[in-house]
Amino acid sequence: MARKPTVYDVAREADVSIATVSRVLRTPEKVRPETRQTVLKAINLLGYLPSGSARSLAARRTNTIGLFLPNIDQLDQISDFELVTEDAADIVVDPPHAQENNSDSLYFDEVLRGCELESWRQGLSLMVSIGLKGKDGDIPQLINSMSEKVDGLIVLARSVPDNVLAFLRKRLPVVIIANATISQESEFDLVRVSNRKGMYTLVRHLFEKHQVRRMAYIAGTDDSPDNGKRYEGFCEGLRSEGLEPSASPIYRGQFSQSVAYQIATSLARQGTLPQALVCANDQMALGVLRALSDAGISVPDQVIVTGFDGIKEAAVSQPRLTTVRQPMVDLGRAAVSTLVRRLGSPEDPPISTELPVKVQLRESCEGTMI
Amino acid sequence: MARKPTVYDVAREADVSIATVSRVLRTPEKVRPETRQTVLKAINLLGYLPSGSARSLAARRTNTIGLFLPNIDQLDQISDFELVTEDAADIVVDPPHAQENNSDSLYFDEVLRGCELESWRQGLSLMVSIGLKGKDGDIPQLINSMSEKVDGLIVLARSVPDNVLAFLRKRLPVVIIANATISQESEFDLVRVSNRKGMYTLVRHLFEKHQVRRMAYIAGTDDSPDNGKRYEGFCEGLRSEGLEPSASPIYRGQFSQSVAYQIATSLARQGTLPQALVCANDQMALGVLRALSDAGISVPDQVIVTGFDGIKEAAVSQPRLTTVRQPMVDLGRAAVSTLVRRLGSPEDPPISTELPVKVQLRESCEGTMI
DNA sequence: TTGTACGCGTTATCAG
DNA sequence: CTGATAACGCGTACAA
Repeated sequence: MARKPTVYDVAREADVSIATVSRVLRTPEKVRPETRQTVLKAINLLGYLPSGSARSLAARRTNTIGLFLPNIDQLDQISDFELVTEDAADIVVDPPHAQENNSDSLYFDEVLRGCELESWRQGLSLMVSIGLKGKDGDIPQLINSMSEKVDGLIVLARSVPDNVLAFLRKRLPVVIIANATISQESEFDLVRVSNRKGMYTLVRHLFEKHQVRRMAYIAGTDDSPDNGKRYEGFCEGLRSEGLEPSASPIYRGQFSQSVAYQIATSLARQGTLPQALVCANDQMALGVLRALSDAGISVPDQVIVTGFDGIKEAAVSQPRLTTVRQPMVDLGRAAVSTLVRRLGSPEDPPISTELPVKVQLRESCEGTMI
Repeated sequence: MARKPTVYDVAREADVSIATVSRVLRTPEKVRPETRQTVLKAINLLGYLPSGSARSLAARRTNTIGLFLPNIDQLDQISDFELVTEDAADIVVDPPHAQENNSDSLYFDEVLRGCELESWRQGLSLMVSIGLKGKDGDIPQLINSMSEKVDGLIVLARSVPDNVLAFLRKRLPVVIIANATISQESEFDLVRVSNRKGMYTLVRHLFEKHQVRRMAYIAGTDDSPDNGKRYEGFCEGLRSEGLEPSASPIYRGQFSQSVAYQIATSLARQGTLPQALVCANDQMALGVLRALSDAGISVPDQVIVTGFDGIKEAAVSQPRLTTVRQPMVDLGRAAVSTLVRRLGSPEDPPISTELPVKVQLRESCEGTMI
């Protein structure tokens, strides 16, 4: 690996000026085909690759956008990592305790894919950074090290403290994915999904196709806008049927599979199960399914269970889970798309986009579907 | 968003030279605490953020590494994306057809996490790019646009054509994750897992704890080094028990869930099931589980089924799947770690690392586990 | 069409 | 400890 060749090397090799080399790369049509060939030949010969840094510096843009994802449980225990070769294969017994794996992680993966896909289509590079749990102090630093290198930033809701966001917003375009707190509502470009409408539609379905009258809501955490919007949709659905929302019990599931498990278990023991358990996310719905299965209660024959999000586990559970699927990939794509537009016209008013969801009917609601 | 402040602005504000400003950021200990404070104050006042491009250019390093992931099915249909707000929630019926979802995608996600985690620990930024299926022509371009901006590259095996790899290798350090073809064996830094040892250990377990004598192997695609190594381990296991590998049937499952389903189905119909079906990956094992379930055959009472990889679905199947778990996160971490070392000493001989796997015993092999 | 020369915002080397 | 100043590699008006 000798010293990397630069424009100068190519220019010398092709016996032209560096300006011409640059033109061949950026505006080939402005160069006589002949000389263009000569230059291209030299480029190939030397294995020349332009320097992104120099390019960005001169062009005043990096053609890179940053994606900032929030904490992920798995990365919590950041043990030191030793690079050791160890040809081994231990045997471990993996007891069937439903480990609480963060539903978010799957969610983020798809968003990432969407960002990557759309970035590619737009000819942009994508830089990714993940916040670390319990390491809030490092987030500003993380964000900064990324901000230096990108033209704009996409952050998932609540992955970054408000004050940091406010700071960033002054320096470069920021697009927020998912729900925003009210304070951000009018200042940032936003991309989100129809949480309210999704839950509403699901509840309407329960009324219309399954004649459910008594349903309970298993809620997420109180501080979650998602949770709030979904509950709104739930209430709206009830009212549309002439039911009083306050008459339907709410259980605080904290978005947690195990908490939901406990809730469903005690409901089953007390014999106070409603006709349908509407959960604010899939993880909790899965916990409920497991609890009911353990309690010997049949879903959906005795109780209907529904989730929200459309994570993969929900498609392979027993029974498979009826849920409201978020268009996660599209969230990513929309975010990039929004960012690109923003980069094109920095002074336009904030762009807010709401993506449609899909109510996916499966056995936990419909029963046998052949 | 006014013009971004530069070192000059900060220098003027703090009434020092740009050199001092730079020092405050890079080598604070070399600046008198007093002036340091002044400079920091100015930085905060102006909301100064150094330019990554300029930094990289001057320092001759980007402090960024690139991760290149292979095709992902989901991103195949790259439809145009319109940024439209649509407050909608369609209802769709999702029939229980086991959709063939690429197992790789989950695999990659974890590798990505590992890379991200270790990059963070090493103070590096991570740039991600995903190759697109059927778009091989674009890969060189993709790779190039990334190579310009990174100090080194991590690529997943077979995500990039050999000739492109060879080209890149001349320009910057490249670490390959997972198995490599023989031609790459000695030229690149490699990180992989103990495929052979893992399968061997699993087979030994079947002998020792379950007295299995007749087992069949459901193989992946022939061109996969992973598949090859795993089969080696399988054979080695048989021989260690005095069994002749050629006496154990091999079925060509192509790493495909549906193909494996068909295989298991016909074995069940013919009544030619062995005592254990050892699958080269989890996807196939899941297909087998489904087939046996449909055929009314009990696992593991009548047949033991095992997989390989440790994907998430394997932990929630009915019964849960005994498998050999690859340390995917660690693969990513090891790759970054290797790359960092390589960046430190470009001329050292290739580094090859083999990570240990874990045989995870679950119900598809052990039966009820309390 | 092609070349010259300056600027992009840092880092790093040397004097002071 | 601090301040000039020369790289760093490329884009781009401006000239030729």
